[in-house]
Amino acid sequence: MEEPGGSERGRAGKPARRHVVAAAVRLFDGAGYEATTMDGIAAASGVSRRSLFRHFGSKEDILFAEHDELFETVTRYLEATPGDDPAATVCAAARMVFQAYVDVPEITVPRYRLVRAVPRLRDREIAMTARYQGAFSRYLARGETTGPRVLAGEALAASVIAAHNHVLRSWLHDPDQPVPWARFDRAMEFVTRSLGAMLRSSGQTAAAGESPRDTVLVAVYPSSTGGTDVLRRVSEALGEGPG
Amino acid sequence: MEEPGGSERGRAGKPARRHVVAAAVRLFDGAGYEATTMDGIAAASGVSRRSLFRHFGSKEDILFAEHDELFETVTRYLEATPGDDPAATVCAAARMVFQAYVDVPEITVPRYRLVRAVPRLRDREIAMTARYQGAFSRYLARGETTGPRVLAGEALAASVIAAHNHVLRSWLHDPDQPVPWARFDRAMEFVTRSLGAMLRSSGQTAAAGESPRDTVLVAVYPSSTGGTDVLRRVSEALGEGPG
DNA sequence: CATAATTAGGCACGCAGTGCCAAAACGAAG
DNA sequence: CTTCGTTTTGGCACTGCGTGCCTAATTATG
Repeated sequence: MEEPGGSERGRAGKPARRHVVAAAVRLFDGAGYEATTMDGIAAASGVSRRSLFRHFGSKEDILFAEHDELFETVTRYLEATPGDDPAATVCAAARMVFQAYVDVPEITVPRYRLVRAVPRLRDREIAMTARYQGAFSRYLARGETTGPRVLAGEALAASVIAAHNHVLRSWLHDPDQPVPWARFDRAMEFVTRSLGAMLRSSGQTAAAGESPRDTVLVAVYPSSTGGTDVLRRVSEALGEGPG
Repeated sequence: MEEPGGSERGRAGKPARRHVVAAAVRLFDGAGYEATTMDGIAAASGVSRRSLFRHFGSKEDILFAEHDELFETVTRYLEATPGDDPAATVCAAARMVFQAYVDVPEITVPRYRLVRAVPRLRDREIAMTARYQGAFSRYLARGETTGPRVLAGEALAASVIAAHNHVLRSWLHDPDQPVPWARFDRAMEFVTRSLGAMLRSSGQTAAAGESPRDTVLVAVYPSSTGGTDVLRRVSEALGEGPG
């Protein structure tokens, strides 16, 4: 029964944890999530049932244990990064999450299968991504609790999460394909392009005065603005920026 | 012949359902969610424990029962609405959800308190909104399963949900205030303005050919595009549209 | 080696959720 | 009103998650 420090030596930290997670994933994958009991996981991993609950709290949490650690890493990253370019920072954070997924396909791929099959786990996964979204929103709001900037931040956070999930899902469907980093970056650029500019000056014209020269140009006008007026404003904006 | 999880049975005219929900909310509010047992709800509402599970499936589902009905209403609305202006349709659907919330504050307000206090219920609420987001994404994708339009649709759906939640939360904090319909519509306009146009022709030039005359004009170009080239393209796009 | 502190294991309990079967309400003939 | 078939409801027992409590093992410390 007792096998202390014998078989699987992962790396520094807690190898026992990983060992339990691997055993649980194997059982879930084989017999199904609902059919696998905590007693079964305890027997397969060599840990007592009581200790399982002590360390992971619940059956679901065994699957999402390292996801929690990742979330803490990301939040620490956000706290440590000054808000020079909040949109870019949030995209970088999303990139960290994406990287963490593709780094351990032996965990994330079977988990994805389970998440799609079991509604309870699906809700749990969604709740996890919602936590990221909340952290992103808070970072983008930068202390403000009201005003249009908050809305813009929440919309951008939601879009960044959506874009992340979009690319991640496509990779999870085909984990043998090369990791689509380019598609990921393009997706991030897509959402940043439209909503990121709104963050700076929320609402009317985003290009005038502070056009981002090495990324893109975004021009937004109310429909009430006449066509010639739009053309004039674009011309002005381009006149200030470089060619 | 019982249906596990199938929570819709009586369509209209089931006062017993509402009665049970009201009793449960009262108990949750008084003694806390965890401390309230199904036996207690059964005793307080006058139905047997077994029938509680039969009709609602789980303890959580008692709180979110009518939320499920609302979701079906919304999906039916989407299915019945042709995709003339998908972004506007999705915003209208979000408006239906918002309306359903503010229509029954005696349910939604105490539920909001519970959701904020109990992590389990919070996850459930998030999962509910995710279902809406999925339905919106599917509607915006219009059958396509790949390509940039899908990404744009998912980002827009996520933003619409975020905007909806943003305004809804502010009202839930102060339900005695008048319902902020204007703020809701402005929030929807905000996210539609930036991402909605992307939906039509995703990525490069959004205005050419089918400029939305009664909403907004959004023009997006890569930074590599020369300024004069941008000006020329905008001019072309405006030449086709109205002045 | 002795002792205090931390950690794991064993045990029992509460409660959500389910399957099964019996009792009751319902509805349509006769 | 009675009788039969259907549908709904209630009662009971059972599985399994999650927890509190206590004891045993392990480790740290003097």
